Amino acid sequence: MAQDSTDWNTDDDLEFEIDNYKSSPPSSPLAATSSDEVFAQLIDMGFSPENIARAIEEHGPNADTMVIIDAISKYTVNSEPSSSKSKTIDHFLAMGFDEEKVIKAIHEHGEDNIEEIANALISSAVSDAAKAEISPTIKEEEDDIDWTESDDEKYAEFLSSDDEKVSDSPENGSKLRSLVDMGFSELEASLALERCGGNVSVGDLADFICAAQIAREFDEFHTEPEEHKPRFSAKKRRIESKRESRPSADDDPVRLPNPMIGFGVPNEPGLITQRSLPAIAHGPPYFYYENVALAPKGVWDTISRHLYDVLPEFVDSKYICAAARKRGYVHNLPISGRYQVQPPPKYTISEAFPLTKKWWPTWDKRTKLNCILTVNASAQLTNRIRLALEAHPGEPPEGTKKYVIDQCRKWNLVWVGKNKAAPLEPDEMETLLGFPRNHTRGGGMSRTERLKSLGNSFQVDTVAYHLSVLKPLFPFGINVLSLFTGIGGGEVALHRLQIPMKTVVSVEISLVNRNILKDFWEQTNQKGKLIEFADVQELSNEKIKELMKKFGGFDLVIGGSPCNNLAGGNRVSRSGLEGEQSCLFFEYCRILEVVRETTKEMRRS
DNA sequence: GAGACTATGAGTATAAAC
DNA sequence: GTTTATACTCATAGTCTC
Repeated sequence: MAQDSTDWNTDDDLEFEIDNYKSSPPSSPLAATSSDEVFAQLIDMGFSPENIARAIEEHGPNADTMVIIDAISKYTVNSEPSSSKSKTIDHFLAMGFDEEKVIKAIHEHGEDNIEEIANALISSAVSDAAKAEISPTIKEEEDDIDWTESDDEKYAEFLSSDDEKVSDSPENGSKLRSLVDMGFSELEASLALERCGGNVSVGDLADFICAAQIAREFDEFHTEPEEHKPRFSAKKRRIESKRESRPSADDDPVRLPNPMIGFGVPNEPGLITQRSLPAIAHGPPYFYYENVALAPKGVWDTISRHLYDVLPEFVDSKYICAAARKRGYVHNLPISGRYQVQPPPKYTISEAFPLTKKWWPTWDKRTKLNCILTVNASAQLTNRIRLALEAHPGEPPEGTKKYVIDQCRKWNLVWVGKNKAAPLEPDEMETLLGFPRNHTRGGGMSRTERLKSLGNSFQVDTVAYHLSVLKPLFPFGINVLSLFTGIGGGEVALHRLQIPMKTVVSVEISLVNRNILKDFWEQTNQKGKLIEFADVQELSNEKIKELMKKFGGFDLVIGGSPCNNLAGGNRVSRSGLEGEQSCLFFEYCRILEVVRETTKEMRRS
């Protein structure tokens, strides 16, 4: 997928070089003679001075350079996501591949050739499984193999036939043999050939089979528990919600976790890979709903109840990037096999904005920014801060420090000069939120509108981490229904994950936001189709069914409904889910229910 | 009229103190 | 266990300038 027009600013080449050193230690050219030289060499290689100093301190100034590198690699893997280890290696390690094989594959195919590396690793993993006599299990399953992945719905019928489909052409015969040699069963290989056609590479075919195998692991997801009919119609839900806006005393109210890391975040302990999902919540489609974590009491109970009793996953993005963003996510996605999108975000303020380091007062201990909101501090406030500090040429008294720090925290200010605290610029917000630079710039968007749209958007790295499990499930693309799209955080996340978007039906009320998504679609050379609606209420039940029949259904329904009446910053109309804007949550429920029902109808017919 | 600028707490959770 | 202190929050509305 083309990504040329986005500015991810990666330095993978340098980091791969580091790992080449690591993987070929015997003839290492790094026979430095002094710790200063070692230090300089390592700096040149891109390691951070802090990590180098730490490693030298731990292992002594005369330690072998490779020992130092190994130590630094351990720091970066175990702690911060701004790893100086190869991001490609991290990427595949996070997917669960063996490090040795990852390094070997990178050597063989070159670090830039992600697809070939993935193919090699998948082939190797399947081959290993076959050697470990896992293949007989596959063989046993062949008779009633059930690839019920929505993208592969047609397979079920095909698979249920008794005939083995083997292509006649010599080229296909060769591909089939290759796949069998890689450890796939003959039936799986021939099915893949049949489905993908003869013009697809062996690697892609292997990818396809693996995706279907993974889909089978989530077979439960695709069961249709007939006994679990929706408890309410969409209309009835809203009435019900008024009656049950607060949980009863017997209910266990939804609580925020501490630390707020959901089922786990990259580079932090506490990862959970299993959860029990209510049977009624099983899809297809997958759904992903987002809103502010700190909503009025009872709101998340109501949201959860209306989204099939799925408990929210609360995540504060400060565990993933340099800015806090406490959000709840209700979804029915698998949670095993998540990985962090590359390149990872900067983890601290100083890493995200190195130029601020020069001016950062020692008494300002912040390493993370607070939540990015929709408005900025006034010039008068930053002037008051400047005057307060200039009144004390040396270190300011405690009272002044407290005033300044309080204001910096409240308005998310960073230090851009002597005594100069300043609010974030829109492009800095884009960086923090995981969007490409200038994503919201131009196209008729005023600065005020940029701030508002960015303040309302997803933190892309967080969402991408959750959506990463879809990558192996939809190797040939995904159909997305994107509600309350905003500036396209979900779409950017899928793009950064390199999950092809076959179709995106987007609903967004703001014209400038719709234009931003359209521009993003064109600039990233998306091959799929983008269809934009302005209002969720335009999306009638009939229209949804028509779209689904046209595009073969939706694989993912994603969106975060308006938070205006839920957000803590609203001093005027924080009226909960019944508020003028936030009540659109029930439109999300309506649309999701129609998609689910129509999906079932389509699968039956 | 559009956009920029500004002032405007309360609700919630958590940590600290008792 | 209870009370108190502290921290944080996808915002709204009025006013001004152009």
